[in-house]
Amino acid sequence: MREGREAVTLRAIARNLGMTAPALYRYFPSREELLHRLVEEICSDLAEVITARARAADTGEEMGAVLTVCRTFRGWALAHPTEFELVFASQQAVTDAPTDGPTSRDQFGSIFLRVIAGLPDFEDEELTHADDEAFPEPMRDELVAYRREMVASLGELGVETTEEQLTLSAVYLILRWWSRLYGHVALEVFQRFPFTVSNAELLFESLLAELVAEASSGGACQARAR
Amino acid sequence: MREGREAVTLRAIARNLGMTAPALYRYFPSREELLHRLVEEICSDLAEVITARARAADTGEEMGAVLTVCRTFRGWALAHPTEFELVFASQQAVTDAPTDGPTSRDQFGSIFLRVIAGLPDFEDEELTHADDEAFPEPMRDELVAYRREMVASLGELGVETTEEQLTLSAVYLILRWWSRLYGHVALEVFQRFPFTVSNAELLFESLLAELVAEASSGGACQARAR
DNA sequence: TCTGGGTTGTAAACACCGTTTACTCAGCCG
DNA sequence: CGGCTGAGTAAACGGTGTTTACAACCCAGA
Repeated sequence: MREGREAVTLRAIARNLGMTAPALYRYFPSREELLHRLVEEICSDLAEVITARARAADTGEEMGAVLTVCRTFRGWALAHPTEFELVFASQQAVTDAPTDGPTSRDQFGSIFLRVIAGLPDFEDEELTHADDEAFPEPMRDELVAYRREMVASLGELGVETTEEQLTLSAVYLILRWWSRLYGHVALEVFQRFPFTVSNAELLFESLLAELVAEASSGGACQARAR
Repeated sequence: MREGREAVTLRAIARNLGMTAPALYRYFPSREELLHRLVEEICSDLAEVITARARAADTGEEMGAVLTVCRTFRGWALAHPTEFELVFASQQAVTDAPTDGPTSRDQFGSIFLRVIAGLPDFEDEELTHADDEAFPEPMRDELVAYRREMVASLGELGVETTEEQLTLSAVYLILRWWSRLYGHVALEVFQRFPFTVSNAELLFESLLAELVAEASSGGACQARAR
């Protein structure tokens, strides 16, 4: 991976293992499947790094752990651009292969969920304004489905939650949070900002400040208005 | 490209041209350079499509053209995922090769700039609140640099602008706009949302509504506060 | 009209790639 | 000891990017 995506080759992998390429077919049916497993492994490692860092840097301040998660994610992406591209920015069939494990789909953006779920801050968010009906009809249905899915995912991870505890605004907030975090980090990794950004960390911290402000003031109002 | 990124092969290209692969080396020094040119061409086509659609759908309403730009960008990305991945989500050396033309760097995110610049709405934005000094010091310096760059880019495209006409808030707004648009579209193309999104268009329209609301109410306040 | 040089393409070859097939060989169980 | 199984290999096939040598064409100049 250090030599780029194209260098991830069956023969190269086998070479590093002291074997020949065909031997790998004893363990993986094809290169594609091997890459799939690699992605899963990278995801697990990433999730582990993030949770560890978040737990370590938990100073008790509001949103502190979540901010650490975001910063760690950015740092990891910048340090491992090839891995980031492979895991988060490539179109590969997300074909829930019958791997009969913790499924293969929840490996991607749900790292975010998984990590956030394990944070103490998560319980403290008193966003239970019960303003769920403020969302327009179709959007509400969509968010309700997300909430159900999220509660289920959290259940699998050992975090017991009921749908009553989770506001639709909170679900929507998490979604926007991930979308913006991802957008900034990807733009930075791929250097696709419209300007020559000299201090990207400044922009990133500004983004985090926005997100915190919106979280504490229920910033989904714009969406609810429409 | 219709058969995926891996299918973009020198021999395949030559085959479609009725030639053999080595003949391509009369026109491109390497495959990498050919792909680079391809990216530029895709960008040009995309910019052309977007500007045409935006001009056609210009109903005069505020932000209408900008919204059309965003929707067209999303539609294009969903219809051409391979192209999107190649152009906007791959780490290739953005090595300003001496192509002595309109440069190679301004091909990426600046499509956004280029398109926005050609829109009538652009001039109408009376965001000149002259509250530039509301940004904290380092951020302001960064934004000033962006503004300078943006004015220069617009000048190359025939749009005469002075730095006085452009608020730092407006520059920052454009940056956030692009970041969020990109984030959502990439997540949708790569199916990396944390939930199984059944109606992505709903989410997208919600995003646009947020952006419009923030644009008309100077929504950069959170960033300026920190 | 002949000649030479530059342009444009091809064929052959090289090393590398994913993948398949046939084969070897160590280990193990009865 | 005999046979079976699992793990690894060598060889091969077609495909890839790239280089080299070579052929064919166009076109200016004598």
